[in-house]
Amino acid sequence: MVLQGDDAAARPRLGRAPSTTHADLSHTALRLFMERGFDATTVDEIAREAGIGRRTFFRYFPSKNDVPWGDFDRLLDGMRDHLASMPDDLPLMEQLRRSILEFNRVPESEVEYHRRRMELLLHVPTLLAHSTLRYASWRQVVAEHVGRRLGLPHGDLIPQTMAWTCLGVCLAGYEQWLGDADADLLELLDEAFRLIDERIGTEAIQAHRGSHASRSARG
Amino acid sequence: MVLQGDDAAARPRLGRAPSTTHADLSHTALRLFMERGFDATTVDEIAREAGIGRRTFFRYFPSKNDVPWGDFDRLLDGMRDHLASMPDDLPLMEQLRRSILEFNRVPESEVEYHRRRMELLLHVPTLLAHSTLRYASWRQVVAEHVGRRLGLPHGDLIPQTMAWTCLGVCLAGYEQWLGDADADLLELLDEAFRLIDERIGTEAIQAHRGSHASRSARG
DNA sequence: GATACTAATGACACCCGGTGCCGTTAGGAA
DNA sequence: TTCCTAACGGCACCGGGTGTCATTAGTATC
Repeated sequence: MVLQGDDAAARPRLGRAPSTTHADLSHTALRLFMERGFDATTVDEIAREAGIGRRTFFRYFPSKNDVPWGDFDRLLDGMRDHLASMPDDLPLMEQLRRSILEFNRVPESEVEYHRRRMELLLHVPTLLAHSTLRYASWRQVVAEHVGRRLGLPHGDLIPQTMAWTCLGVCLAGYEQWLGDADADLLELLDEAFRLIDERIGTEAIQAHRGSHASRSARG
Repeated sequence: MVLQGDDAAARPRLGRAPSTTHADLSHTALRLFMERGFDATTVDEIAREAGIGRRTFFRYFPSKNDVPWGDFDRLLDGMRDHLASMPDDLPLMEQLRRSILEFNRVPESEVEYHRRRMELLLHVPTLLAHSTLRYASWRQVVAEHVGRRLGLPHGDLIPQTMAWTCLGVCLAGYEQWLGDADADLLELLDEAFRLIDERIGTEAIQAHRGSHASRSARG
């Protein structure tokens, strides 16, 4: 969950130059969220504080809810690629563990910032609800990999349930992390996955493959 | 997921009589949602159609998003009680399976109605997001039972992850159900739980009990 | 340096969900 | 009838989000 990348790296081409960046806006907004609370911070306030118009705010972020998320889609693409590049002889859960850990790696300098963002995302009801849509995309990526690996449609029960379980492991791990100021996120997640792994044997799942007519559902 | 119960059964006591019921309002609204789509249906339209004031609508439902949910909290209380009443000698997953199935039982006459509601809840992004808050309560009930049963804080990794997994099984099952007009929901969920059960052995989990310092997180 | 082109900006009006407030209405009880 | 009470409905208001459009600030061209 690294922050959104190089806004500035893009070459100045044509037309009026943008008056701010995603990163700047995001930092300003997050600061206000921390000071006054998420719901109590209005978009007008964020815009004023950032020195832009309210209308402009919505050209940087589709909604106030999206601010704490950064460029999630790009990260997700990264995880998809990472999963696809996993050697075939690795057990499924091991592939998932490695890729998901990688997905959650964040530069040392941004750990505290990350902690504050996740605190918001997991504890503010509005954001908790909104996050569901992101989680759905994330689960989709996991389910597709599991499906591919097991030769099942990604809409089938096993891939879907494994995706939910992985999400649960991550979020439970995040909660532990947020509750312990000294904890290391990746260590926690790693431990969590190893603990769960022992209970979700890939072999057993594969034994079941084909034993049921595979109904497919939309992912 | 039986619908909200007897609005009318309450004795008329004092003051002006209510001009409608949760059930009536709910049916009117659901019909409009089906006809025009959820987002395209405004609260004003629902109120007008139901013959009440817009302001009154919000006295029956805290938000438009809550309409398709009915009286979820009451159902949840039922599940909590059902779980608590389970014989101790039953394996954990068996207790969960039974209670969750019971939670999802719906009278034959309401099956089609239930299907339409779930179609909305699972496929309309706005509702999908909002539902997260309900799912959180549901997971809480599951996690508390698992925690009690395993002698772990409900915030610990195992109860939390099991709750997520159960939720995943249910929602994956619902997706299968929605994708197959002839399917029977309870049969599907039953099959799903039995399939997953074999992979989440309670004994193995119990073997791990206490092997880690139990960090607790808020549920 | 003037001009043309382009892209971001900001102001405005508007829609919708949701809330606080308050006077009104419709029932039972005295 | 009168009193009490709970539900009702209208109104004003807030905040998030969108469509529209004139304006601004850059680059490229002459």
